[in-house]
Amino acid sequence: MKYSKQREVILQVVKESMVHPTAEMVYIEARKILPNISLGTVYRNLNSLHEKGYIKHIVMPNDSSRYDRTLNDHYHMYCEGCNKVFDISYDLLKHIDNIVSDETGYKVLSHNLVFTGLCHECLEKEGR
Amino acid sequence: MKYSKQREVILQVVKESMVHPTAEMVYIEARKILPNISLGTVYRNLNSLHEKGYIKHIVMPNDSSRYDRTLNDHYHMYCEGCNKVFDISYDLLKHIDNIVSDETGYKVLSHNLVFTGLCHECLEKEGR
DNA sequence: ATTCTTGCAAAGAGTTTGCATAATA
DNA sequence: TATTATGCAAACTCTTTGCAAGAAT
Repeated sequence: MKYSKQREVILQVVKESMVHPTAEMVYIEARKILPNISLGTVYRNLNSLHEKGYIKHIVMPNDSSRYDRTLNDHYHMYCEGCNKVFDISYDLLKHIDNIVSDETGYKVLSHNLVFTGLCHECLEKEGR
Repeated sequence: MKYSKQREVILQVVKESMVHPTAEMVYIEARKILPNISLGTVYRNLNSLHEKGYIKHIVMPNDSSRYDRTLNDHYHMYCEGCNKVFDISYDLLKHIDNIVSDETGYKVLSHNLVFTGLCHECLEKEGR
């Protein structure tokens, strides 16, 4: 992997973002630093940064993928109201890949768990 | 919801399929019975059958959605080798929506959990 | 008669890719 | 110099949607 300024900026944007950004959001932020960067480059680098383990990739049901700066185990809740993504910590699932591997004989490489619901703010808005 | 022959056939196809079919697979099967059915109709009805609780919808990371005839709680493993989907039973997660709701204050409505890995057959093929 | 559903084709969203050029090693 | 990355635009996949015609209540 050769160095590129674009990749550096993309990584920086993800690492500094608190909102589990989509590729589009990363693109918008990255353009503030490198105005000529292209969306294709953002996707390419988000993919390779994920492959190399620098960031996480969260696949959302019915919405664009999110990218996560936090590498340790945790999960996410997607708010149907505002489309924001929130962290969920749930230690119970720590070794679930190995447990499932052992019990089933499949080789489990990863899992993707996303909760869908309503966040505090959206619950308020709809009056509980 | 008004009756339609198309919806009946689509439900029947999902209920008789063992492979967690994609919309495309349902379409191919349905056309054997109703040769003029359209893919749009298949999508529309899979969505409404899911909304009404007749079938489940499984969102896959990096592949088309699958539709599941089995309504009770269980999970899925997606094989990277052959793209097949397998059932995983894992009782630990039975009340996870409520647990997460109680612990976080979010209203959790559903969750989507998919494991990715290699099935028995594909493990054989690649020699372990 | 009214409402829902269909088939068709077009559009939509999200993401990937081919290619010539540019940057890195 | 050889390899990898970029910007751009086009292409691709999956899914949804507008519309006029047809079917169900």
